[in-house]
Amino acid sequence: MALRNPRKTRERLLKTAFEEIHAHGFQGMRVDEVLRRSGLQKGAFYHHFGSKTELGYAVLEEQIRPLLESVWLKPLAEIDDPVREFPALLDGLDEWMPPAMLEHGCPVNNLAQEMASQDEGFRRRITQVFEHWIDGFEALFERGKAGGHIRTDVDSRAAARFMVAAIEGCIGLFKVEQSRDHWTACRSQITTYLKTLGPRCN
Amino acid sequence: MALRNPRKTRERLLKTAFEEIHAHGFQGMRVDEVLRRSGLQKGAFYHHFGSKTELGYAVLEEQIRPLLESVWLKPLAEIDDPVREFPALLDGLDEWMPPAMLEHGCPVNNLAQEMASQDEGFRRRITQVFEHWIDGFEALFERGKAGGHIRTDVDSRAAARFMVAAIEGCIGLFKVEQSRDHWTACRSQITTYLKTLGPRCN
DNA sequence: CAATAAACAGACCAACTGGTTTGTACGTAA
DNA sequence: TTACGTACAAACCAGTTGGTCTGTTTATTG
Repeated sequence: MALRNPRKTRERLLKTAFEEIHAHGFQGMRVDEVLRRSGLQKGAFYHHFGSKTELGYAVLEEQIRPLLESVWLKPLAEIDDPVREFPALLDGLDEWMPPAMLEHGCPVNNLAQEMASQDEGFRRRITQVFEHWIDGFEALFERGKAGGHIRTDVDSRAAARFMVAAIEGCIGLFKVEQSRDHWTACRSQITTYLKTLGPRCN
Repeated sequence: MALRNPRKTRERLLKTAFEEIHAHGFQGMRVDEVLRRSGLQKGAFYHHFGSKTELGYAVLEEQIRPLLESVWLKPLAEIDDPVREFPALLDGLDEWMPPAMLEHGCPVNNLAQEMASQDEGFRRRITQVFEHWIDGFEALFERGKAGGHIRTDVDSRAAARFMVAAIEGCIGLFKVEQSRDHWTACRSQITTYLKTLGPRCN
């Protein structure tokens, strides 16, 4: 490694901070611990970030957001019939999940529930991330309508928002119960809800 | 107030601690601030509680659990046809909500998402609380089956677990977005899901 | 090559935090 | 009324935490 590489240094701080925030929450994350794990000093940290809070914002924008993109939005963009294809998407996601996710849950939701009412800067940024996620589902449902897989009288936005809520709710329960079976049972109800949006029912 | 009233002193500590935990999370709650707001000293605190963590356990058992009981379980026990009566129950709940709940969300879920992976003692206790909540929904669905309002092939436990997950998910989103409209839209999808359990839909 | 800015190292600090200790006043049973 | 455990008050403490400051080395530009 080159002795000076500001981009990599910054990236290393961000990655380590992401892991620490995911593991202990933003308030529980310690700057010193991030530094220790990164093998860096205070000087490096406060050269790249103005404060702990600004680091938090950067982690959300530059680590969590891209993760959401690759884990959820890209796969969502690749399917057309949610009722039929989404369950399989969930299955695929399931196996890929690293242990940290199983133990600590969804990084977006963790930050959201911890910081939304603590810091307006966080709240605004997290809202944007959620809205972006909802956009993905909404686009999928609109595509589904065009393809005849979703009833045209469905409120795509409301359904999309509920999908995100339901997913976060299920993950949140799993984080507490740590039970594969409960997770599977709870998750399958999302599919049950999805069928509601299809042409058959009602 | 009598100069010595251990029961009330303990209760005051618990109530203030509950508010502080609800507002700032367990890790964000400061013992000194609870003491300041209670008008008490360290001596009082560590006479009634062995540690900050034990206070947290006590808040969960003696404040949050009873709150869940009165806000959710009692109302649930009083209805028989979930598909028809649950939406009205939600409406009633909606108006009653104090500002702190709107701002900080569900105390159970907050503690859950923050502490489940941090402290095994918390995780176990929170699991019990969630399980108790799920029991309430399960009993309701079983009653619904008996009354012909819920299909008998429905997995009551899975549906009950999903109800809790969906509710927490919706509340979690509301906490971030702080939008009445989004909340209403998201919440109405719970009703959509509930209809799935009724006799009509397949 | 000189000058200047960027990219750090590392010592330092004030404020805070959970917890301890010691002392004391109150309530109550004998 | 006396004796003793309970219920606190209040000073104190050691460790931690985010953040600052000064200095030094590396890259870049004129």
